[in-house]
Amino acid sequence: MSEPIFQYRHPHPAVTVDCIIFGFDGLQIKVLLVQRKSEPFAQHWALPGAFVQTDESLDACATRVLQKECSISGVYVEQLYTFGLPERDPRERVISVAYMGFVKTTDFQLIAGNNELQADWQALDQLPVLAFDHHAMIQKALERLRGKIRYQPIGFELLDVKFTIPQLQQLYEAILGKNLDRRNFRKKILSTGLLKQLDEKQQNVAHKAAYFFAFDQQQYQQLMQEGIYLELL
Amino acid sequence: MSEPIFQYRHPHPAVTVDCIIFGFDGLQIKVLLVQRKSEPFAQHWALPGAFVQTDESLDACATRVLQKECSISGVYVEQLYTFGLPERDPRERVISVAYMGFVKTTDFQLIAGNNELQADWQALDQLPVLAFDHHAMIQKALERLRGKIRYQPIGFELLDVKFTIPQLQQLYEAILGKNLDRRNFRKKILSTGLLKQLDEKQQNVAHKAAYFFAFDQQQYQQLMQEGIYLELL
DNA sequence: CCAAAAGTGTTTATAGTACACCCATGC
DNA sequence: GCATGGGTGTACTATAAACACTTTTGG
Repeated sequence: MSEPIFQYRHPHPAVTVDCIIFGFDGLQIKVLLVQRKSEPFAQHWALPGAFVQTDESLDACATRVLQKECSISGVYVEQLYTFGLPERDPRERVISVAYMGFVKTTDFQLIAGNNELQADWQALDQLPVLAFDHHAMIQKALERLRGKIRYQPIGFELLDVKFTIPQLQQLYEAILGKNLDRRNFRKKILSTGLLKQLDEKQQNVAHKAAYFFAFDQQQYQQLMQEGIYLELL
Repeated sequence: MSEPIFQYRHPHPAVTVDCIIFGFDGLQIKVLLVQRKSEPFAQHWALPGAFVQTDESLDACATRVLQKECSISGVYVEQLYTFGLPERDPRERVISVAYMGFVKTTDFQLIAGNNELQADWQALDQLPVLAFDHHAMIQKALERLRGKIRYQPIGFELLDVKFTIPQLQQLYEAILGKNLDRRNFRKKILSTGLLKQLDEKQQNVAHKAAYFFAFDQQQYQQLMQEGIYLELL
């Protein structure tokens, strides 16, 4: 079987989708990376990504990439930015549409796809050298995340179904890169009405056990429908 | 001279850049449109846009489009969103990177390019039927504009070098779609320190003449360097 | 009983909101 | 002198920020 050839009357760039998926392990923010099997940048770590297929929307491509390369599915992702400098890929002109998303690292068992050596979570403050302009992509995603977390309950997507308020605060501090006042944080976050307290407490901790809370999805939907702009910090 | 052919081993989409340029005429927000000369959507109004060239960055493409199709130059534009539904162009798969920008309508004399019948400003609330998914692009740009105007001094780019505070307020009201209190608006906008009052007043108005103000570019640069997050509303 | 983190309330400062009267100008 | 829009200040309310002690738990 000979390779098919696609012809156009004008030069066409290739278009890829790359995904910046953030995860939180209770202490640090991590980002999902895959180790490349093939050139260019073989052996290098990179964001999961793939060429957009002809009949596939950009959103669908992002979903497919995560499924194929990391075995992750059912994740909400949103478009971040499109990177299109002419020299960003050594092979040919490649324009990349970056998507970002948030998950609980514990929800998925990462399985690398056929074109990847491995897939893993890596801490933001000790990233390896990355392929292409993927470092810039992560930077852009972080900026967006820091802006977003102030008015959208992203935090909840990164934490377990049940979590304590100090855990939530730790997440916010990790994202914002600064410490917050415990009392004010609790007051503010509870005032949104988006958290419901569970009867359950932490166990086996060498200090007073914290209550678990859960994110009230229903309440969130309702607030969004009413068009309320909620400030979280 | 026969047409050149470009060949690839995988299907490649075409990539375009479309520009949503907002202008303000003192009363309404307008958007810059061109009337298409050729198919598809010949005669229809559309956003200025063009195919990305091989050695051209996306930003550069946006600049080129505005120059060629409308004779506008020296405008700051920023990337908005990338539209990539498979069916958005009847010819072939076309992915479009949308850019947005803000200008004073009076700063430019619009001259349509060779592939456009005309270029003109059109009011947002009475747009014609537009080519492709350009209506959705304008909607997205408006949402972004409404968010942006709350913390970035976009208003100043849309107004003349000198403007009165009531004019500025009218602009904000046009963008946000609601009325603001005159006294509070003045207080808030002056408290940023970004406006310097000029000695000059309005002339030939049948009421008390308003003072002109100018945007203090230097002050703005300084505030941005200090990383101050300024709320404008 | 000690270390470590959870939980809780009050005070102060700052920012937002609502609101009414006088002023300058052209006709 | 009248209609039109420009300019100004104050009181009230709500939100943000600062801050210290008591409680629970495991070791």
